[in-house]
Amino acid sequence: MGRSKLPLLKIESLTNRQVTFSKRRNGILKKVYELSILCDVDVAIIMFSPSGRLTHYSRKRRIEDVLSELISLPDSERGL
Amino acid sequence: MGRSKLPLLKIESLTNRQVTFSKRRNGILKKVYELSILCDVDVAIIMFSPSGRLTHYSRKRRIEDVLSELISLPDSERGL
DNA sequence: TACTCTATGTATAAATG
DNA sequence: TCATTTATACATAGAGT
Repeated sequence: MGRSKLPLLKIESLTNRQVTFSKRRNGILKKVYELSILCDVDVAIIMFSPSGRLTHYSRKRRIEDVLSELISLPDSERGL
Repeated sequence: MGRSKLPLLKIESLTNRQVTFSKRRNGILKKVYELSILCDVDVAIIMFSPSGRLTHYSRKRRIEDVLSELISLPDSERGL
């Protein structure tokens, strides 16, 4: 998208990788927020940036609670 | 998007909510996958569907390991 | 219920400030 | 670096099967 199509490969330039991370992180967070509202569901997302910084988001519940629920499920009910 | 713009409100029809969830979940998973490759980062995402089913994804590491790292961080380093 | 189609809205790569 | 612009690619709402 944008002016040219990006191949699905690690972006070699650190600068470009950080710029792309920042833009796409924001896009994903927006989509996650919309999904949680439109469908009234819990979504939790955790992202580590190229420099190791953390971003996480969870709308309805504390992220630890979502994670606890996940970890407590048997493998067969963990979906994908 | 699509033929008309959706207002950012809970979709009242259960059928439409499930259809929208399914489409958007796939879109978000694709974006998360692309981000993890392009920027070579860890991303973990957990979603509960309108009917309570779970979808989660984490590319580089087991999701439990990503979550453990998050939980172990002090609040001041947890980002967003 | 789960496809496909496609018009339309959105995200974003690269350029620019 | 960081914000804005804009051309282009992508996602998706609703319709049709």
